[in-house]
Parts: sequence; structure tokens; C-alpha cells
Amino acid sequence: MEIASKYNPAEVEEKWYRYWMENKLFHSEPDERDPFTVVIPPPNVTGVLHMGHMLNNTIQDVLVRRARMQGKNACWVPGTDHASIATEAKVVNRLAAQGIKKNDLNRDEFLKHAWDWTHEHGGIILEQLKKLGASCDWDRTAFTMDETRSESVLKVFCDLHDKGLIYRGVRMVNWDPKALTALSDEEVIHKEVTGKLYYLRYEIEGDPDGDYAVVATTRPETIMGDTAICIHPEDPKNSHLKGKKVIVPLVGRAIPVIEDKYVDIEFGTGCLKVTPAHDVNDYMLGEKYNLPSIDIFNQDGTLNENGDRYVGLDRFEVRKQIEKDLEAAGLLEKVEPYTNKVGFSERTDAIIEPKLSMQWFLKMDDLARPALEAVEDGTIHFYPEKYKNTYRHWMENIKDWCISRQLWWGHRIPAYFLPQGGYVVAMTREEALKKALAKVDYPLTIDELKQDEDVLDTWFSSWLWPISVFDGINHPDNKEINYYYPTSDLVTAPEIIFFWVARMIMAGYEYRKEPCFRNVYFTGIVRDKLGRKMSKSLGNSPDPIELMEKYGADGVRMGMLLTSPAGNDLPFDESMCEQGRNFNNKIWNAFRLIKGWEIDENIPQPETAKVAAEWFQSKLSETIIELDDLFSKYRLSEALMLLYKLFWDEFSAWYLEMIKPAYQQPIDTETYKVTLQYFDALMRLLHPFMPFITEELWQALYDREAGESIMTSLQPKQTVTDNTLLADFETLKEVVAGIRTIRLEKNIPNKDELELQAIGPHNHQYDCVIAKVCHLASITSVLEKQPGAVGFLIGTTEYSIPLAEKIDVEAELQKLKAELTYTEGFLQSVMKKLSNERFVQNAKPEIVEGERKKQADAESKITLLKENIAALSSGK
RNA sequence: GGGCGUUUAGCUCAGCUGGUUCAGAGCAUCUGCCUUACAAGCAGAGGGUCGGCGGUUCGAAUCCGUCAACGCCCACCA
Repeated sequence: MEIASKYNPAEVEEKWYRYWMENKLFHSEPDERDPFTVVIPPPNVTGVLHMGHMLNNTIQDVLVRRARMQGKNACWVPGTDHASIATEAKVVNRLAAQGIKKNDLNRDEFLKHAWDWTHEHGGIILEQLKKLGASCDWDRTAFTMDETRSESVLKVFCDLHDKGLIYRGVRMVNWDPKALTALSDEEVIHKEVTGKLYYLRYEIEGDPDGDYAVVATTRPETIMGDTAICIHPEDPKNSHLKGKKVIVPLVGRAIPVIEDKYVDIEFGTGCLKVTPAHDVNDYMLGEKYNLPSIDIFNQDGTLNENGDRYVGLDRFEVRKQIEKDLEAAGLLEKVEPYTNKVGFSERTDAIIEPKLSMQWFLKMDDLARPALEAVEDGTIHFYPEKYKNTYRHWMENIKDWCISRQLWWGHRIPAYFLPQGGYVVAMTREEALKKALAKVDYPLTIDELKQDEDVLDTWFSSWLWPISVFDGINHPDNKEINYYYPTSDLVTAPEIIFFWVARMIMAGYEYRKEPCFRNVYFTGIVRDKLGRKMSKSLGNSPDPIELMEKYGADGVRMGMLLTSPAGNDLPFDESMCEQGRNFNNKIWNAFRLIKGWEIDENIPQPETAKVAAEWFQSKLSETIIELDDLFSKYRLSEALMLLYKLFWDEFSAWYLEMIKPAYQQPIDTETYKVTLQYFDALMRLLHPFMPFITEELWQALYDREAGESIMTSLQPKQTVTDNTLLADFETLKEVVAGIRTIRLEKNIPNKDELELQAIGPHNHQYDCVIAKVCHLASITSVLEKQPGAVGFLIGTTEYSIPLAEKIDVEAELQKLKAELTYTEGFLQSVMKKLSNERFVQNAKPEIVEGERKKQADAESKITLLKENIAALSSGK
């Protein structure tokens, strides 16, 4: 059989993914096994795969594949999110490119465009996930705006409304003047911005030439909305303003001076302008002192009819202009550079305008309580644990959730307004009519009901995801939800801990009285080499599909996982994928070696192979124990590294070298059989990480039945771990390394046979292995080192190799002397400890014992070294 | 402004309740090898006063205090 010396992933990956799909190996149905459920964090329906998805989904796939191979009924539910604002923004942009404004269209027309866009781009990302090897149950693919999920959302809205948890009210909200919608607090990103602090003069009414108030503000363009200025009641600087009225600059309107301790005397002039319509704090002052509220902005951030001479101009235009006008009118005292935090829209990056508007809110206090408790008491476990703190802090200070958005793409709020005021909430218009008729005493037709124009926040559908994908909202007692819920693990980014994770937990308790998942694994952020977050706008993100073409999906998966412990950022570098690819190649070539052997049934198993096989069995078992432990702690990077070393170092570099028959010689049946078993076990251990190559080789290892797959085989279990044997082999490896070093230093070709002599304790049990690996003629115990031999120390045993040619005495002496100096220093530090009475008294007995042994070993080593030095010197 | 976290080899990270797993791993680097599975490889080597200072202790990378740098989250100071 001819096998290429380089592994070629492309065709292998294609072939096996198809095989898995054709055999329905990803599909899950409820049965008697334990379920292992994971719901995918649904990516934006029109999004494309980026590196963050790669990391996130690779981790999920590892967990799911491993669970499946532990005999669980694994079910990974894929799907997409309608991503209200993001998708609507994209559609608006596309329409704009065609010269169509959103406002030119009615709601239905716009939605048709949105659905077209969704069908055109939707699901691309899911196809890309297949390339990665994701073992999702594609038959269950869900969409947050498909029929089942939409019904769930409306049902929950109605239910929460009926429970009195949803209310409508005028509040100061975060207004996005670009997207023309309110945003939740979580969608606002505060960034530091360098701007100016303007000091404005407000003349005192009735005293135009006299004193005036000076107000410091960063937003001079809002003065048209001023309805008061505020000072601290105990501020001596501004006491002359008490009880007075002042004139708003340029506008000429008189407003009162109010007093409140909210004002910081030290800041600016200690005098604050109050604009209740456009600042959250001012709003509160306005409420407290019953001030009128003058809204000066249109929805898009331009000034409305209250904008005086600036009507129609954009807010930032006005800021520039008003500075000039104030200056000209002599009303600008001074301008200082100033840095403050400004809120930006997460989606559109527009500067948020605090705006009073009528919105829908969800009361959070009651929902938050059980959700907080679940994480606190460990019912739901976070990895890494530090996010517990973040979570607690938010949950303890939770505010009501603004759930309405002034958009069209999303779940339209099922509230219907009545012609003479009031509203009803119902699943359908028909139901709404019934409810309405029961409520009013005037005749009413169905067309007179006016449905709320707004849609719900995207997260109002995703918070139901672990339930709604199994239709557990609409049919709370169906077989699927009862079987698959609660889900097992959630893998997501810490950025959405509030947006999504916290709210899912709340919905879980509200609608199932049970946690929605047991473990949450928070991934880090994928960054570029310079530490910048990978983003489309920076153009610093490699295309995952291209990466997979270059390094193979298994290679990329491995590259991503090697350096990303839970919660740590991942500084991405292509070289990591290279390492992954190289490992694939290593596996491939080990397979080539094994499969290339000829088997001879008549030859007995050599002793070397027998002990090697025993040793590897133990090594394998030891590794499995460690692996289980790492998985239980979700330390996936370390788990992979452990297997990497097991395969590369222990199996390839040691085990295969020990059992390898001589060139063109056949191998015995026993060794061959056991080696195939080991290889099989290694493939199964690696499969969750690298699904494709392991399937390819696992299939090629034996004749497999049709439809059989490594995917549905079981993970190897621990067997016997012989610790003595393992320790003996570690010593053996040191001896081998010592001999190799001598070969290298003395330039002795591998084919030259050498003799090894041991002075001091040496276990001859595994000599055959050393002899084979190092190509030795013999290993003997002797009493004295031969003149002209070179050696090395392992513990208190000296190993030496007699050499025919002359050795470099000077160099040998130097080496020995250096070793002596080091050992003497070491002995000194040990002696220092032992001569310290308090150490001997206080330290645990075994520690003291250990130090005594160190002392003895060091002393005998020193004696040995001195003898050698003396022998060498005299022989000079 | 509050809270959380990080700082160990050139890079990315392990190091659990203080002492024989204590200074480690992988990658990178250097040296020698095209040895008949693999140069995407083999063999070997070098490299860190564990961020600074102070303390507790017989003993500190590990515990305490403090300072510094970086990161994240939260927050209405004009």
C-alpha cells in the first residue's frame, strides 16, 4: 500500500463529514441514555464565520464529541439569531445603495426585503461550521424568528405582562439617533472622549449689566432645553443667585435658580444647568422640582422646532455654531479642554442621546433572585470562576430591562391600542379583540385595534433559547424538553454575560423552575499579534475558511485550542495552526510506519517489545486518569497538550522506537496487535479535538463495518498504572539521553556499537530496551571507570562508555569540576537546612528525611566526582 | 470613581492547602544530523534573582501588606 508522506486534509475532511451526515451520526433522539445537551450561541443569521466563532464552536464540539464517546446521548442544537438591529442596519444600507430609503417603504415592504436578505445570506455561517467539523444535530436547526420561536416569544411576553412584570412607561432611555431606536443599558458602550468644557454666562433677570451666573457644560447645544440652573444650597460662591431667575443665553428665556445638594461645589463653577429632557440627572432634578421638560431634538439628532435659530441642524453642528454665537454675544466666559465618558451605540457607534420616550420595560428584581442564587450556590458553575463576581455585582444592582426597540425587523410587540385609549396584550389580533371588547363598553371592530409599532429586543428571544429550541415554551410538557432540559454546558463569550447568560438563567427558572445549564465556559477574545481585538473594520482577522484550507480543519482546531485556557484571551498567530498541522502529519506518519510493517506469525515477541508494551500500557492509563481530571476542570488546552505529548513523545519517540523491527524485517504478531490497539486508543482520545484525521486512521486501522464510526465508539478507560514501571522508564530515558549526548559530542555515528558500563546501582531489567534504542553491544556493571572512558551521572550511578580513541582530558576535567562545584554548593544549602535546629524540629518528618537523603546522595556524588577527577589528572 | 483580575524563560501558559513534581511545559532560539515513518522531521543544548519593596516563617513563586504596570467589568458628576 502506498501512502503519501504528507497528510492531505482536504479530501479526508470532505469525505468523513459527508459520511457522518449520511449515517445521521449527529442526530439525537431521546432514549434511555443520559442526555448531554448543548445549545449553540446562535450567530447572526446573516453573519459570516470569524475567529471568535471558530474558537467557541471548536470548544463546543470537543465537549460534545467527548460526551458522545462516553456513552451519553449528545445533542448539540444549532441555529441562528435574527439580530434585530444588526440585520435591520444591513438591510437599510443595502436599500440605501439601491437608492431606497427605509421611510419610503411600509412595514410589510421593508420586511420583505429583510426576509430576502435573510434567505440570501442566512445559513452561510452554518455551512461554514460544517467545515470546522461541528457535530451539530442539523435536523434541529432553529432560528430565533421561525414559527416556533416567534410563538414562544409572544407567549412569554403575554405571560409576563399578565403577571404584571411588563409595563409601559415614559423613561429616559438611551436613544440611538442613527438606528432611531432605544437601546438597553447593556448596548451602550462608554468611551473616553476629549472634548471641551464651555463656561456660559447666564445673566440675572432684571440686572442685565450686573452680575451673572457662570455654568460649565460639555453640551452648550442643549441650552434651548434648559429649564433651571441649580446650585448647592451651601455654596458661598453662588449664594448671590439664590431666589433669582437667570436668562438663558441667546434664547432670552428666564429660568429659576434651584438649590440641591446633588451639585458638586468643586466641579466647574458649582453651577449646573438643568435640561430635564436631555440628561439623566437633570431629568431626576426635573422630577424632583417639577420643572418643565423641553425636548429640543428630533429622533435623528437634529434640532426640532424648539431649537430656536438652529432648527434642522445636527446636534454637533449646533455645538460648533453656538460656540461662535455665544462668543460673539459675549456670553462665553472661557473654553477648557476636557475629557469625559460618552456613551456610544454598540451597533451603530453613534453617540447616544438620552431621550425621554415611551417604552416597554420588564421588571427584573423577582426574576433575578433565583438566578443569582443558582450561581452563588454552585448549581450553575462558571469557568473560570472569576465571572461569578461580575455576575453577582450586576444581579444585585439590576435595573429594569427596556425591551422595546423602534425597529421593524424582529418580534412585533403583541400589544394592541384601543381607539379611545388603553391597550390589551394578546397572542393574536383576534384574541386582542376579544379582550378589548371585554374591557370597553363601546363597539369595536378588529381593524380599529392598532398594534404597537415596535419590536422586542433581540435578547428577548435569545433568553428563551435553551427552552425554545425544544419547544418547551409552547408545549412545556413535551418529551423533548423533558429529556434534553436542563442542558449541560454553555460555551460563550464573557461580553454577553448580562445580555444573554444571566437572562437565560432567569428565563430558565421562570419557565422551567430549573437551571438552563450546569456549566458555563467563558472563552477569551481572539486577538491579533498586537493584542488588538480581531474585527472586520480593522481587517486584522484571517479568513477561517482559508485557514482551514491551508492547515486543515483539525490543524486549525488544534492551533486555537493549544493556547487558550478558559477565560484567557487568545493572541492568535498562524504559526499555531502550523503546529496543529505538523501534529497531524506526525500522526499520519506514525500510522504509515505501523501499517508498513510485515507480520510474521512465526517469530516470537522480543523481550524489548514486551516490556515496552507493558510500559506504554501504564503510560496510557496514567494519561487517561490525568485527562479525565483536566476535562472535569474544563482545562481543555492542557488536556490537548497532554495528548500531544503522549502521542508525540511517549508513543512515537519512545514506544515505536523501542518496538520497531530492524530495517525490512517483519514484526511479530503479538507486538503488532498490541500496537494497533494502542493506536486505536490514541485516535479515540484525540478524536474530540481532531475529528477528521482520527476518523480516517481509525477506519484504516481495521476492517470496519459500514456505518461504523470513531464518533460513536467509546473513549478508552484507564487500566493498570504501574508506578514503579513508569518511574523505571523515566530513569531509563535519562540513561538513553546521556548516551545520545555522548554520541553527539564525540561525533560517534549511530551505527557504531558501543558498550555501556555502570558504576553503582543499576537495574538491569530493561537493559534490552536501552541497548536497542542506543545501539549498544553490552551493558555491564563494573567497579571502576576505565581510563579513557567518558561518562555521565544519573543520581548516584555513573555510566561510562569506553572509547577507543583518545578523549579530550582537559574538557572532561572541566566538565567534572563544574559538576563538582555545583554539587558542593547544593550540599551546602542542604547542610544549612539540616543544621538549623528549628527546621529539624518544625518541618514535617518526611521533609527532613528527604533532606537527609539529599545530603547522602550529594556526598556520594562528590566522592565519585573527586575520584574521577583524580584519575583523569593522574593519567594526563 | 467603584469592583474584579493579571504580572513566572523571547512568546503563550502550568505551578492545588508554603518544604523531592519547584523553578516547569509547548512554541521559538542555538548546535549536529537528508539515520530506510515523518526535514511539517530526528537527537541534543542554552535560557527566568517567579513585577518592585516590606512583612510572617526554620523555610515564600506560593501567605499578608504596600506600590507599580496592564487588562476587564460596572458607574449619571455637568
